[in-house]
Amino acid sequence: MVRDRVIELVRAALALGAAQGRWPTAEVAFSVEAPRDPKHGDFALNAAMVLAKPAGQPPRQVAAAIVEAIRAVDAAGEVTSLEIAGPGFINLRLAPDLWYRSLERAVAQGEAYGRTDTGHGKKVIVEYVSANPTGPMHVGHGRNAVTGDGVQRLLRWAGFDVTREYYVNDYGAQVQTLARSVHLRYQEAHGRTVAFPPKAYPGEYVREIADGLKAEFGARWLDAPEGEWLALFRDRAVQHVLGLIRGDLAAIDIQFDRWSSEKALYESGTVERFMADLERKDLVYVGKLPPPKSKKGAPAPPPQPEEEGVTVDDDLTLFRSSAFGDEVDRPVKKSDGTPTYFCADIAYHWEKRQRAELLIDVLGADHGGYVPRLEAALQALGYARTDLHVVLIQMVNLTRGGEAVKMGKRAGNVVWLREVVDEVGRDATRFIFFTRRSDAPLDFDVELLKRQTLDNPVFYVQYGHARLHAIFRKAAEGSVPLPAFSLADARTLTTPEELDLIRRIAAFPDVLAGAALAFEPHRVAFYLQETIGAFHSWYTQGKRTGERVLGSDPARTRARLFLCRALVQVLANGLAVLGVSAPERMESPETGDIGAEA
RNA sequence: GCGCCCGUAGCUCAGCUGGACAGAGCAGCGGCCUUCUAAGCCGCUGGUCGGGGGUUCGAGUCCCUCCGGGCGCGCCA
Repeated sequence: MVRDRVIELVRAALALGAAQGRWPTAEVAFSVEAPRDPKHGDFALNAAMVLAKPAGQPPRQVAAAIVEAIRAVDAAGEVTSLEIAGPGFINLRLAPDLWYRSLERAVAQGEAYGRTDTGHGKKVIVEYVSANPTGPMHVGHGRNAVTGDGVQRLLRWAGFDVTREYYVNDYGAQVQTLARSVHLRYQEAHGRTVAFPPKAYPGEYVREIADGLKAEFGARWLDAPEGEWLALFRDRAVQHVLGLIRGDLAAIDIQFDRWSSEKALYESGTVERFMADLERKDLVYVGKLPPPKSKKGAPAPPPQPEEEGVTVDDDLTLFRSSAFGDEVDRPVKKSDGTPTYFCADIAYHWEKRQRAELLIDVLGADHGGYVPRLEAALQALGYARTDLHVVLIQMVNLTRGGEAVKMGKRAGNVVWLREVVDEVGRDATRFIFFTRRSDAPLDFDVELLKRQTLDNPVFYVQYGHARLHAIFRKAAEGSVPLPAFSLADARTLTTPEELDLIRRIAAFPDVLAGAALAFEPHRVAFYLQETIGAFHSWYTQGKRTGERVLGSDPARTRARLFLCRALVQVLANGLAVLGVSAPERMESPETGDIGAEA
């Protein structure tokens, strides 16, 4: 907010200079950022370095002219000092009152503080989770879900018009495998002994579905040909599993606006219409897939397609994705004429793009190779490559006290998301996923997250929030009212720690907007940890110096309390962006109660 | 063999879309509780940003190339 004001001033100054013929254009990409070293002022401006070349003058000379122009434009005297430093930075300091007023703004805007119009209401669909409905969610799905939810919340805070969407793969081979697994359990439920092939889904939930079908239909499908029961079993299984997934999502506070079904894409004719569109645009052709590139001795992948009747050399329908940046053309119809998964998926993106201007896909890193063909598809359809942004989610290494928990897809040793949430709680589960960039692998240590010590970042942050409320409670005990904003009071906040906190509070909307534009919710978590660290530091220093929040000087007491009000708002809102609760009190794990230690 | 992601302190990681001397948390050492939560704070120790080139006024950040990890790689989803 304060920064926005600076940007306005700089824009005006650059326009003035351009009008005066000092440089050819005012349309340059300059940056205004808070320098790491507070000695360098409130903000550092790089415009002189950027303009040096177009202006044909050395940076420091341009800087001098920019300084002059800023002074000319700054009628109100909001900029109190301008210094040219280093290679041509302009360091500027602002009137302290501007900073103090940002506290007022934070409190006045309350739960809305941090919201911006960065997105200008742009319609965006965030697709995340989209786990195949073949079983409950595991921890990896959890990371995808939480990250996607963080991105989605961020975009809302930044003024985008967001639809949260889950793509249900309820059509292909995997759900058929699930249906067959259910049928095997169904046979077991009738007392038969069946061989359970390694491809089948072994989970306990499969048995539950089978039991349900037995209760409803008895032995009716026991010896019926597969064609008679497959669709029914599939649909029942998918419905059941989706129920499980909804429950898993609810446990980590995630909801969706829309569940898009792959099956429905076929049934509604969308895939057909899409294929027709592709043919009209000459984006598909019938041909053979080139053999995979593999050099001498390289382990050529064994011939995969074991689908009945499909041989490697048959003709099939290919999409001209290689004309749009993909390595090779990708099949959209198999040689038996049925559409591929890719076909339905680009049809889905095609359809989504018509509902929104920007598409976000949150995908597992193992789908990284899939991204180029999706981008190619969108481009082929006449959209910009940037209309789709893919957030890749790396692996989660589940550990317990530092020791890896083995998770095989086959054996029954999958650790479900729900088990982990039950053990460590919703807040810790969510927060830990924001402590790492999404494209870096993450260790999820169950023991650590349970421990409730400062190893566990979520407690550090929540503790800070609770501590602020403890101050408010203390104030209430002493009948000290929570103060309204007073500039005169605020001006008593002058220590480096206090000014640092004010700057952080003022930067909060910028942090959210920046994180939203980068689709990186982890930045919010890091911001919160740093800001709370700054608060703890200030707080503890006050204990040492005797200058505590509630002190003897009424004006300073009011000012500090107001600072705390702004701070608590930022923390609460930041936690809300991450979907983590902001408790007003926390009990000590050792004493079980506050202040019970002697 | 090809493609994508990653390589920053002993460990785990940030680094704000290229900025000014590279940061934090753990771990190690040493300090701080009569008074609003010590689940906290302060200090010290710790780095050729994997190596080498290049672009730029300026590179951890962009390009090329090696090295070392992860993931993926013919009509599976």
